[in-house]
This record gives sequence, structure tokens and C-alpha cells, in this order.
Amino acid sequence: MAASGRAADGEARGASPEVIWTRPERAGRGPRPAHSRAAIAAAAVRIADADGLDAVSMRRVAAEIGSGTMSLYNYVPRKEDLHELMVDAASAEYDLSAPLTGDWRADVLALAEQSRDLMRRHPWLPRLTASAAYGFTPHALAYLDRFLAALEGLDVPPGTKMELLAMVTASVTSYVTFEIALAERARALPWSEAEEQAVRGAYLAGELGTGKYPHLAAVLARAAEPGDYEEAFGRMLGRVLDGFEASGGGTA
Amino acid sequence: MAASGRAADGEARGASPEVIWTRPERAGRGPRPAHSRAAIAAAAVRIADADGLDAVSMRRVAAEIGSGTMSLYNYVPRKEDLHELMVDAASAEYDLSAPLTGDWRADVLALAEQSRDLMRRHPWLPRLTASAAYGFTPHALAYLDRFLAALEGLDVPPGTKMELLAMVTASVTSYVTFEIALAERARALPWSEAEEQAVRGAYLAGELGTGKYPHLAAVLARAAEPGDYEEAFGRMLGRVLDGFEASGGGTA
DNA sequence: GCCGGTTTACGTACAGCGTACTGAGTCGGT
DNA sequence: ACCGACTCAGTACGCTGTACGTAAACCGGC
Repeated sequence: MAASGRAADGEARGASPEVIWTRPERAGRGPRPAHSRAAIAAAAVRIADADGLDAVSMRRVAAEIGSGTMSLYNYVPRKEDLHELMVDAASAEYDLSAPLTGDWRADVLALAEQSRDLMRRHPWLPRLTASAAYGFTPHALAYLDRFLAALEGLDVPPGTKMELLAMVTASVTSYVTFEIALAERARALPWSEAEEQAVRGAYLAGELGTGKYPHLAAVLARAAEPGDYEEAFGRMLGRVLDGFEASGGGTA
Repeated sequence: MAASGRAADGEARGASPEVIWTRPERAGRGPRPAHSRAAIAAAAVRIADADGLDAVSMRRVAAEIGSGTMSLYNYVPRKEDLHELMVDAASAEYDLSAPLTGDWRADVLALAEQSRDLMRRHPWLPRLTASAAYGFTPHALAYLDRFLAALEGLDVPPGTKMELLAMVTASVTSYVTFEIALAERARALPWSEAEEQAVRGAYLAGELGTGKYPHLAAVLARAAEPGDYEEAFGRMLGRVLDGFEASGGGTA
């Protein structure tokens, strides 16, 4: 690594460690860059929205902005950094302008819904945010801060607010991830989605028919109606907040 | 696909859709296969445990079991199926033999802990189970059934038990995913983990120092002590169960 | 016992990936 | 005006999943 070998490597054979956010977008010296970081991120987001995260290759992004493949590396040292830019670009879509209502439950729910909608708009987002570091891009920090602002009045031990934040995020992410997985699978499949569902349904029915999973069979027999799933989101988050109140994070 | 072109393809240019679990491990006719499905799954798991999920390539797995690369495709039609085998092999490690205690909270917590430990032992597991279909491999079904068995006495609307199951799973997965992400990142990084932490810490401190995220800064200032994180697992699950009880899923 | 059809095994080949490296062109601070 | 720093681009390497063709091994039915 180490594109041009500069920077004294502390450890054996390593590039200089850096975070994309501290690297200046424009270095003073050379010719002015032909593309902005925002434009690159937007191009990557466009590709991922259209053709999935796996379609976001350095070659494809470079082509999208109209540059040579390797030129892209002048803007984005590693592909991971491109992913980080994408997460930040998506996070910039949060609307944090409305004033807080004072009802922390309502405010938190509104944020969770925004989060859900964002992930639906950008189905690749959950996969990237699972990589921990991406939770702390500048615009993601703004979201976190907003979330905590909604909890400001509450008198709870310090770590508890972060734990609620983590639980809400986990719930939303998990909910949307499941939703997406069903749809996203179809993309890479060598056969149609209908065929997949038919075959998997037959397998599952066969397994349940063996009687080895009586409790599961019983529960699945009363299958959830379609509308149920959409409402489950609200029920789930309601329970998370209930649990938060029940264990001391209440309105007190 | 369709190695020798058999099977009438219903839709345009597609292989015959199938689930690995319904495909017989041994076809009656030809020579007996040199490897078992279990051995292949075990090899893949071994590689993933040692070198990460990305190291599990068809070539590498084939080499591990001592066969030609393309021979592997006689056992596993697509790489996705190999992943499914891996999930099932890992799920087989659940110990579901102990009798239920009758205390559903304790039983559920015990299962959640097993789940957490399993994911710690196989850090690639969360990434794969995010792909929806993998939640329904045979051994995974056994886990699901066991979970529902623990809830048998409870009188709640039908979908509610599945929703609790989903929430517990989401909580555990999210918890371990975060834990793993911190450790796993280091593997692919072109510099050391310590350098990464230093650089990211400096960036975060810089951002918080701008005053743009006052609430986040305030909460992070009272940083969680190391021990806190381990206990957060129990607190988090406790709240999930509290929320379940609060909204009608109680002991009644 | 034998034979024909099926299955297994394996090598080659292709398109695509991330990115190290090289060289040429262009700008800005001195 | 210079010249070092920087941008841009192309080529190349090793890796990926897997389509395809061929050779060998096996088994069921006769």
C-alpha cells in the first residue's frame, strides 16, 4: 500500500493511517481536482441504489463520474473510505430541522421512522452501518446528537441513553434488514423470485410437516397477515420504549 | 448453471431453482462422492473462523478438502448454498438438550446467551444470518422451535411470540455485530489496530470539540467503563423482556 | 458378468474485482 | 520562472465465482 511511499510507517509495512474526514478535500499544491468528494459519493449512492452495493466498484464509480479508474484513488484512498462517504451522504438526508416536541417518545419514534425510511430508500445502508466505524460519519453524528437531545429531560444513569439509542437503532436496522433481504435476494438469484419463494416454501412446509418443530409449526400456522408486518414496526419500537421506561428510564 | 443442461427451465434462462436441503446428498446412480456435505461445511467453517468470511472462496474450500475447485460444484451448486451449509453447521452447536425450567424469562435468556456465544465463536455468523433465508436451515429451525417452546405457557396473540423472538434475535445479533466489527476491522486494515483507534479517536474528539454535537459530547464524556459493556447485554435483554411483558405478553 | 447411462472429478477460460506501480501532464508557492 | 507537489491515466497482478468440456469411476438392469 502507501500509494507513493511517503509517510513514515510506524509498524511493519503499513500505509499511513488516516480517516477520510481529516484528509483535506483539496491539497493546496497541485492542479485543482476535477471532481468533488460529494459528487463521487453521490455517484456511488446512485449506483448502489440502482444496482445494489456489489455493483459499486471502483471502476464503475470512476466511469460514472467520467474519470480513469485509478484517478479515483486520489480522492478515495481505499474502497472502505468510499463506503464511508456513501454512509455520510445518505445520513445527510435526515431532516433534523423540525423542533423537538417535548414528548420524548414521539420524538424518538419520529427519528426511528426517518431512519427506517432512509434505509428503505438506500437498501445497502444497513450492510454498511454494520461495520461499526460508519456510525460516526459527520452527518451520522448529527443524527446521534439529535436523538440524545430528544432524551435531554430524562434523568437516567449516563450509559442508559446510549443503550436506548443502540436498541432503537438495532431494532430499526434489523426490521429493515429483514425486509430488504427478501427483496434483495432476488437480484442475484439465477432464477425468478417466485420460483425461489415456491421452492423455499415447499422446503419449509416439508420440514414443518415432519413434526420435529411443533411449536414453530403451531405459531406459523396462524400466519401473519400482510398488514401485520407494517404495524409490527410500531409495536416493536413501542415495546423497546416500554422496556426503557420500565427499567428506570421513565418519565421521572 | 445446470451443469449438463438437464432440467426444463420454466423461466427465461434460469437454472432449476432448488434449496440445498431438498437436494439429496447422494444420487443413487454414479460413483460415490468422495466427500460429505458435513465435511465440506466443516472445512468452510474452519476457514471462516481462522481467516474471516472473505477467505472462504470455492478454491480455498476445495483445497481444504483436497479436491479440484470445480468438483466442489457437484456438492454445492452455488456459493450461497455453501454459506447456508455453514450457518446450519454452526447452528448445530446449540445445546438444546437441557429441559426447560418453566421460567420463560430464564429459558429465553439462556438461549440468547447461547446465541451470543455462538456468534462470538463464529464471527461471520451475523453477516450470513442477515440474509434472511439462512434463518431457516434445519438446525436453525430447531433453535426457533426451542425458543417458542419456552414461551408455550404464555397467553398472547399469535404473532406476538414471533415478534419477541425477532426482537431478542435482533438484540443479540446487533450486540455481537458491534463487538465483532471493532475486532474484525483490524484484519483487513493496511495499518495496525492501535493506529486505527488512535486516528479515529482523534477525529471523533475533534468533531466533538467543535461543539456541534453537545448532547453526544456530554454523554460520551462519561464514557462507559469496560465492564459496563459486558453487563449491557443483560440489561438490554432484560428491557426487551420487560417491554414484552408490559405490552400484554406478561406472565398472565 | 457385462454394458450403458449417470455421476463425479478436474482443468481451462472468462469477466470482473481491488489496487500497486509507472509515467506524463499541470498547477502554485517561492 | 522555476520546480516540487499534485492530478490523471494506463498497465498489470493476483484474486474471485463459475460456465463449459472432457475423462474417469461407478451402479442398476439385463
